[in-house]
Amino acid sequence: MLQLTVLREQTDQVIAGLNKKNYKNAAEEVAALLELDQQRRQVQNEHDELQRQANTMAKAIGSLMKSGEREKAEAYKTETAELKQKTKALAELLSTTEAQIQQALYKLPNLPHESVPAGRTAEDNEVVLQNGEIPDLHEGALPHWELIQKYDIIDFELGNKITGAGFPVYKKQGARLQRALINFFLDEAIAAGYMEVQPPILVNETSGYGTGQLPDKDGQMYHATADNLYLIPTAEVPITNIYRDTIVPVEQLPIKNTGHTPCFRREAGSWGADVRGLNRLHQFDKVEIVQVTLPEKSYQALEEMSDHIQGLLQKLELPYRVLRLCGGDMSFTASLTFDMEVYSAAQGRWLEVSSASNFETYQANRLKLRYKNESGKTQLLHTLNGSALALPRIVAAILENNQTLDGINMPKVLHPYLGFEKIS
RNA sequence: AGAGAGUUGGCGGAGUGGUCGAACGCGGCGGUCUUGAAAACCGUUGACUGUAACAGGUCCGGGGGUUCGAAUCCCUCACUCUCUGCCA
Repeated sequence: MLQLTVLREQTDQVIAGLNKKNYKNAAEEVAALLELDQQRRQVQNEHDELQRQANTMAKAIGSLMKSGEREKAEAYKTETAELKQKTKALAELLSTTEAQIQQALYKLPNLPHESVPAGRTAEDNEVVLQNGEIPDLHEGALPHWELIQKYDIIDFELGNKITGAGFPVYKKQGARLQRALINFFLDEAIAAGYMEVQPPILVNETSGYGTGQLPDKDGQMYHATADNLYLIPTAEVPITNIYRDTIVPVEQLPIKNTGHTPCFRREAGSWGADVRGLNRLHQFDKVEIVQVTLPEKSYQALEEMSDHIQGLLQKLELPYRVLRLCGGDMSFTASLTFDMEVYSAAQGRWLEVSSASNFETYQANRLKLRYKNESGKTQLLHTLNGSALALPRIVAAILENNQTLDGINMPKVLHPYLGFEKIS
């Protein structure tokens, strides 16, 4: 959530930023918000003044009672009654105004970093770099959804039976490959200085608001209504919420955590022709990296995360490219996002396998995640996260790109994790 | 799930209607002393809001109520602990 002081002091930049992010009616909404803010502060001043009067009278009554001046005390009491009425009315106005401000603030997305290119859709994203060789597949090469049937390693029909579409069952070398990738990703993250955590995969409403999935993406999460808990769409939610409501000692920064979790996404309305096989699932596994840093260090941290993710792709020998997302394609909460895409050779498509973002203070403001600067003032920290990596599309690319007529070669780094070198 | 107890500042722990933002201890910070350090002693030490800066206001698990006045009384929700039950 944006900070009101920023709206107040840098109104024009805020509006320009919202526009860049393709937010409609930015100027009007910001003006309305500032109006409400003005109103709130005025009401609060009036309310506080009455409260002050009531407080002094209550104290006066107390000492009158002690010194035995009953009648005088009674007279004061009738006076306070009126004061109370007024205070109550103002308090109600104050809280409704505050609620309005809160709601309006929740609706505003984060502001984009200055390096974010203008644009509306994925077409406008900027390709930062491309790396790795695009393989030449043999005649009759298969897309991964046929390969998994041929080698019987992932079964969508079974998943349909047990749960429904988008919940595949991984089998044999397919299951083994999943486990190998998870371990490989975690080991690499740990080697890069991240601490491994295993968080809950159901979270409460407060956590959903903390990282910004609520209220924006309400319909995208599975909701266990009996207990009002949400299945996480990404480990970002529980891992970042570890630090909700904390003032972190500076010497503990930067915080670097990693974790593997299943992720659940309803993907309401986003199913179409391009989502066959592993391209889009309701449940998938992902290793996430999360950082909490000082404001002045966060972009350096984002670079570091991007390098880490690229390192994984290089070790897996996958051709990939890095995109700098344009304003219109970035997520609600991000200031700057790099997407990593791998080339899935049989489909002939780039598939998004990672997204690394700096949220600056947007999440920290909701989370109340802060530190004390040199002068002892509490200030918001910056939060970042990235997938390192999401499994299904990595699996799709590995299968498609490395297929031969008599099996699928596994990347060398995975051999020790897999216990085999080829799916056959 | 049933019965009981509890939830206070970074931590421990007082406080059952009036000047309590909260005793005391520990920890942290600053200082005295010391060649330096420890010990000892002195001082200081929460968050939010608000203001140009003061002032002022709010916060003792969350929400609501009683009262001139609530950390203290009442209601409600959440969580924690102990015992019983169930269970990977």
